[in-house]
Amino acid sequence: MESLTIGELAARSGVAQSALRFYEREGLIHASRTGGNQRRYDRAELRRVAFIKIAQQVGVSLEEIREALASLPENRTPTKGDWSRLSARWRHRLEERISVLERLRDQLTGCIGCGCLSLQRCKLVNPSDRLAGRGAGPQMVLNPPGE
Amino acid sequence: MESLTIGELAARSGVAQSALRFYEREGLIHASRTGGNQRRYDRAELRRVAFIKIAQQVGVSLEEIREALASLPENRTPTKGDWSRLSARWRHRLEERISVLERLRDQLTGCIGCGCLSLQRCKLVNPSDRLAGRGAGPQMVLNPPGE
DNA sequence: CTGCAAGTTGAAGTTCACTTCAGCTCAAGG
DNA sequence: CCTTGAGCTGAAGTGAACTTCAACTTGCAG
Repeated sequence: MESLTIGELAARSGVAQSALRFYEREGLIHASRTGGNQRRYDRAELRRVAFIKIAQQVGVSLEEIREALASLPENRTPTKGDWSRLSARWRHRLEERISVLERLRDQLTGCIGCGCLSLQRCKLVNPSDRLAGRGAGPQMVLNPPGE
Repeated sequence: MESLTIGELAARSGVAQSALRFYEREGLIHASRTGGNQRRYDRAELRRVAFIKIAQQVGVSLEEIREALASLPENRTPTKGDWSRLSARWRHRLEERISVLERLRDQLTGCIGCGCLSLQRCKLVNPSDRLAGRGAGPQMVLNPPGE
């Protein structure tokens, strides 16, 4: 079994066929075609799909995932190194996200309980990209003073 | 300054006015009205908005947030205890989410590099709710064997 | 009292990530 | 051959979470 049908890839990856077709339209994955126009996936596509799912967990948009995947070599099957490089790109992001949630966990109850959730002192929430400089919203958890 | 205008609440919470109106329509927050039909927010609403933002960070949908907030007492300003109870409800969820991301962080590079991302052995991704029983997709990170 | 920033509404529009549908064609077992 | 399940396409639909718009009203500083 050299290549996979869309049904097989869907089953093995846990991603719906419709989503796989969607990903293909969006340039995230690739498929060759049989004489009868059916998709056949190289086993390497499994890794792409897995990467997509992982990146989504980390909170990366399909657009960014597409860009990242586009940086993989087209002419050969990606190597360990290629994947490592790619995953490294989001490691920082993942770590940031984790520490946000950890601060949230550590402070949530106390913070809400004590009323500092009034957002002046505690500054809990804010999307991390629009933090810098802007004073609005709760930021202590997402953007703690000690960093 | 007893109550806040929508502009003030938006500025202090970091949530757009349009989103605040949207939240009100959805029953997430409440406002009283001036004679001229303008919204006035009790300071306690700041805490509600903060709670909403926090819950969103944890990955809770507005629908669920609405349900949680609905369990707060209507007849009085919520106390520490009320908020603690509410936040406790999502603590487990938050912890689950954190451990998913930590496993992701710990295994991502190696896992992708070594090729076990082929999803058979490593089982990386899957939404945690449809994990049980279903064999499809990568699950080791989201649903590690040692638990 | 006036001017203008701030607020109001309902309806429609937007983005993301898919899913569903209708109407086909393809492939493989009996 | 024939049936049946798997696959194909483009277009439209979905749901979450908002945003934008147009047309209008309020509230306060000067």
